[in-house]
Amino acid sequence: MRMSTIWGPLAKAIAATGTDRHVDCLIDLIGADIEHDLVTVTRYSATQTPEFIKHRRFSDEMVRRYLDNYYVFDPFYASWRRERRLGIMPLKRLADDEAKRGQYIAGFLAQSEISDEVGIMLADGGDWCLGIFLDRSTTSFKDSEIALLDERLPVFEALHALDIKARGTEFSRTSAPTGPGASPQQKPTIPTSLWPELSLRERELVQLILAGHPTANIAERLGITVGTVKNHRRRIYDKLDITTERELFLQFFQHRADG
Amino acid sequence: MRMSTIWGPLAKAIAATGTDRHVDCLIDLIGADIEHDLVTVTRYSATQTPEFIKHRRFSDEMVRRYLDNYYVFDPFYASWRRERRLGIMPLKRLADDEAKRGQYIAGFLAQSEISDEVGIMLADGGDWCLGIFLDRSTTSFKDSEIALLDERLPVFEALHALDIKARGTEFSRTSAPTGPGASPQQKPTIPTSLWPELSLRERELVQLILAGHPTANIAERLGITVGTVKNHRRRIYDKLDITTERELFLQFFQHRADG
DNA sequence: CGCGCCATATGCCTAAAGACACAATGACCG
DNA sequence: CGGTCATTGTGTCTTTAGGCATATGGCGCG
Repeated sequence: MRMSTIWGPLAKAIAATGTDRHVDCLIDLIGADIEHDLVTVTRYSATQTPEFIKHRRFSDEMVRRYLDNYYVFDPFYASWRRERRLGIMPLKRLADDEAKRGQYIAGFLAQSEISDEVGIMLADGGDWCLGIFLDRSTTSFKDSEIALLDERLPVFEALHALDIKARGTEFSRTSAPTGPGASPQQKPTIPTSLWPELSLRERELVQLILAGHPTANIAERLGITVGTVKNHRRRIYDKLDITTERELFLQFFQHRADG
Repeated sequence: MRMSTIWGPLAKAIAATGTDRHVDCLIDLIGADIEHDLVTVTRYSATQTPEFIKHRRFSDEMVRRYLDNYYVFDPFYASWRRERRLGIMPLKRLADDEAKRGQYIAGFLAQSEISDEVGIMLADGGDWCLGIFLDRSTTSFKDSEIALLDERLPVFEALHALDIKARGTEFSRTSAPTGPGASPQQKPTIPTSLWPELSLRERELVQLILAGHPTANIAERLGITVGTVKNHRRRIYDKLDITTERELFLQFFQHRADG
């Protein structure tokens, strides 16, 4: 029987959750038996420019160029901001914005000597997204390799979720041991005092709405249908005596201003 | 490519560390692709009699008999107390004490309709050992299956270690971490510092949008057509590198939060 | 002067949000 | 036990937002 190379890194990754070795171990795990030439890790935000978390065999110069210019053309970034879709994201699946994509490939990837790229997009607490990118300089990722990543995605997600959770409890004890790979952990939690008439579930919906997620996204995230989410919105709006998402934002605003 | 059945249970097991679903998920993971007819989970101690933690497809009557009598013949228990060896432990490797083993097999296993057994012995904090046992009623475990478990053992160990750690540091969450009561800005005016790239007219539009006015309302108020307002929105979104009104609210939020 | 750039303006089409009606389940409560 | 309510679900319809093409007028600049 062929020995698998995955279990060692997996065990290490499990043990490393909540520590500052977490991201490194996660990279080791993801890339354990997927050939790759270099790795980059970035964090995306809905409202801020991307951050570079880590990189392997990638020049600081290219990091600078990405942060200065090319992030605008980054199709992974654009896709996430538009759809907020997490999971395994091969470069070739991002055929949306031809112009931007072309500029990214012809410019940034060519200068970085990258021929193919696959992103593992993970929820990163608050409204952030952690993207781990494997890159190849000559060949492309095969469908079977993408399938392998897809299959293992739940494991990656669970590991990162655990890390965020562990890190969260750590914040409450010590003061901000924010390492280079630490999650922002900014939670726009809705205080119970606000909108006491809402049920728990409805508050959960409000939370996601105020985080900027569109209906389809919320449905996917909660594992319910779009119709149900709309129904929830309806009931929430009724209770708050409003008719649009816009007014929900305004009420939240008002609340913050009044303090 | 053959789909593996291991990744789903693995993800669940990772997520369940620190919760009371941990042992169950661990069982699911260990037994995911190892055929077995029943499962028992016991905890061994150097100074106390064994405890029964869980069992699947195993009668309460047999649990009682084990705890009353047969545990003294249990070769796994005897082996652990003598050698304190952890890891994967197939029944056939326990050829030490023929007398006891014979009684265990002839008595307990026969009554339980068990023909082969393999134990996964995990460190359980302090001086304890958690034993997860897979049992077969007719066939035996093959060497290749034992090798598979051996290979994955580090993962099982890491998971259980994490569970112990999480259980140890089970603190209550902090509440209300927010500090300074920032003086609420009475005027909802958009400061020029924010979004300097917008023209005067565009800032006027943004003001109205953030005030909650729909497109038609803005058009009427400004004495222009709905289409023009939409075009303004489009241009504003382009400049701010967003695509929806939602994100405009988020950016404004962000600005206020950063202050 | 023409040329490019930008703000302003508009119509057409698609995608998404919202309004409304209806229904099944399960938990909780008097 | 029946009634209320939360939750999830479906379907159809209207309204609105967003994407795209395009047009006009002012303005600086070589």
